[in-house]
Amino acid sequence: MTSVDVAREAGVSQSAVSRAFTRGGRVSAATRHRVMETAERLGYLPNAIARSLATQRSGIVALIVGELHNPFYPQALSQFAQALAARGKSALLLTHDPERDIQDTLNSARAYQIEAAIVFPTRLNSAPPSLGDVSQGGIPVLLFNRHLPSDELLSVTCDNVAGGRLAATVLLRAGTRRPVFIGGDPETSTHQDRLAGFTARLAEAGLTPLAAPASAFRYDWGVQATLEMHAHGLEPDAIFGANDIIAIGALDALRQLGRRVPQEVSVIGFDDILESDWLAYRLTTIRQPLSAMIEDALRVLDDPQPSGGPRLHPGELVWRGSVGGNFSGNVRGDIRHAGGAPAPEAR
Amino acid sequence: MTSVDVAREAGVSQSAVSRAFTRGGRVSAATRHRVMETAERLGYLPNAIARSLATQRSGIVALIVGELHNPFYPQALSQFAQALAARGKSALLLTHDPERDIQDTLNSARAYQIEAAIVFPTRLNSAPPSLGDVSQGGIPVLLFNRHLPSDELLSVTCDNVAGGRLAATVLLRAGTRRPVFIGGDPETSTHQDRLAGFTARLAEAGLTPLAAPASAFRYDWGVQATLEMHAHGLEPDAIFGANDIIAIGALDALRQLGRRVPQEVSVIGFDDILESDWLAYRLTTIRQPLSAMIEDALRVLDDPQPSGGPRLHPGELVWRGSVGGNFSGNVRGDIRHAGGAPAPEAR
DNA sequence: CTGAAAGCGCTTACAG
DNA sequence: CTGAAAGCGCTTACAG
Repeated sequence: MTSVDVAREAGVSQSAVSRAFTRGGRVSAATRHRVMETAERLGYLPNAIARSLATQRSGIVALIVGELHNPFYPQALSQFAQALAARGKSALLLTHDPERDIQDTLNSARAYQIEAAIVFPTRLNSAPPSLGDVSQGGIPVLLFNRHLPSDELLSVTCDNVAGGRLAATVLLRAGTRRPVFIGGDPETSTHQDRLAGFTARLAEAGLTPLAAPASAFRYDWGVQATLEMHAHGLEPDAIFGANDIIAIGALDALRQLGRRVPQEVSVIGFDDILESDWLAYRLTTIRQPLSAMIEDALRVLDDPQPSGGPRLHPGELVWRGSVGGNFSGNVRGDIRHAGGAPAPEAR
Repeated sequence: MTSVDVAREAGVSQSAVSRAFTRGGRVSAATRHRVMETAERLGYLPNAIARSLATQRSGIVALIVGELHNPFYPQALSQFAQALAARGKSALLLTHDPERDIQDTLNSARAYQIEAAIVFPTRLNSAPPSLGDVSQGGIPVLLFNRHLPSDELLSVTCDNVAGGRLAATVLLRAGTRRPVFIGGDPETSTHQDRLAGFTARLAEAGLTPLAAPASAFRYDWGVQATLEMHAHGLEPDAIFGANDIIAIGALDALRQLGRRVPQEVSVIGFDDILESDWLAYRLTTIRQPLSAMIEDALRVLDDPQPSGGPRLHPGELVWRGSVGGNFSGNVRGDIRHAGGAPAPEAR
């Protein structure tokens, strides 16, 4: 079932059919109507593959993801897919095996004449050797949520340094004297920037983090790091998890250790994933402005600019109750109270 | 940069270039080598769009998802994408807005000459009017995790009736006298089948569920249903959550109510999502055999068969500690113990 | 094994 | 506004 079939049936030329299906196509209302009607009757649908070949525009954007252990990524992925659909673009989903060269993955995307690639570097190290010349094909590649030290690639991220500072501010107001940072993958910009901001702000108050172990952005690691700290006699009065999933692991470990949150220990995370709002956690955290970040990413891709480093979006404090004290006033204007529910008594 | 450019540069015909890039293509080792070398040098990559048009096979499979509130779906999605890549296929990701007709979504997929569509019906009612004639384009459509009452579409699901029975068996062995089912979306086959199996098995033991409220497969609903039950003076001694996310909500509500798990109340779920293994929950559940289900789905798509109802895969008990008693012996041969960790004392 | 050529289903100048 | 035709970048019989 092709445009030729429809043309024959409708008694018009094949070009007319094509024009009828192209918005802005120069056809009379009459022929357009005839064409659409017979197309409907025959169940005809224009072949997007053929159109792509003819127009030299595929309308396809690649979304490249690693493992999806961190719930932050599926949420972002889903929003991206919706935003692309709203713009009439299609999303090609590729999984990136961290064992393989990311260039291979990008090549299989490039074969589909993608207009851009968005990389969710769940397990990408900060400086994969090959990513540098990835744009050789001329297609813009955008890193989402992380950036490379060299800033040679476009990237959209949360302002993680400011977010780290904010976390420190919040914990300081709660009166911390013995704060700790539980890191994620130390090779990532998210880990590094959050730690840098956190440490800098603490230093201003004359404090140094008790410890800053690092390993991976995983729940298990949050648990393990917390247990090990206590096994070594280190008892922090505040924990900043490099992301929510780590902070949640820390909360579970603290519960197992019998340490009360937030009375004895404050905990703060980063991301604001769905799970952070669960009653068992009620995690105070720095929310990444996901929608704004996605809009920005898509805007940049529409209008390819010179790289120029990561595009930063401010994080926002979500107050829930895993940190002591209270915040009836704003901290630097960017603290907001989430929901109305107080922390459960049972905590 | 096309095959013509490479051909000119390598001093061969364009056909030769094409053959060099086609496995099984009849070319001498010498020319293939020449071609590959200059292709590499020029950064040439065959155009998959053009190939699709020429071969009439796109190699694209559509993955159609709704909202991703339930972590079960991202996990499945990610595994599907990997499995497809391993078979040399590409995944087109489409989000389905439940407000819109699913036919629209399928059409935009069909335009890309997809070879098959896999629908994750996160918020699809059991009988959307339009899904019946979806295969009009001749492309197989497969429902993953749910089936329609009419069974007019291919589907791959867990054996939810047997799973529901298994849940009942487990709770009966734990000595339940006042079991409850907290349902999900009552219009879905997953809800209906799990409830049917659960009720049937309880009936054999002379029991009827105290209640079976239903609403949606959401965490919030698990919390709310549990709180409302208790507000109405209904105090179950066992809860079967229609899926893990509901069961987790129930666990959080029970903790808030001060009811001890598993001493006073047993809780069992369905799916085995990552969160179920978190220390705050340690949820005993029926695991869906995701890998086997995905393999099966792909096998069916390779070899399109007459529909013939849902293809069922047996669920498997994962024992963690949210149910009283213990299972040193097998129940019907399909109960397995998960991990080595005992339920935490603190529960 | 190799090359010339038709064809996949569209879009889009080009004439009319 | 409309149609005939070239062209998008491949694959694959068809001859040689």
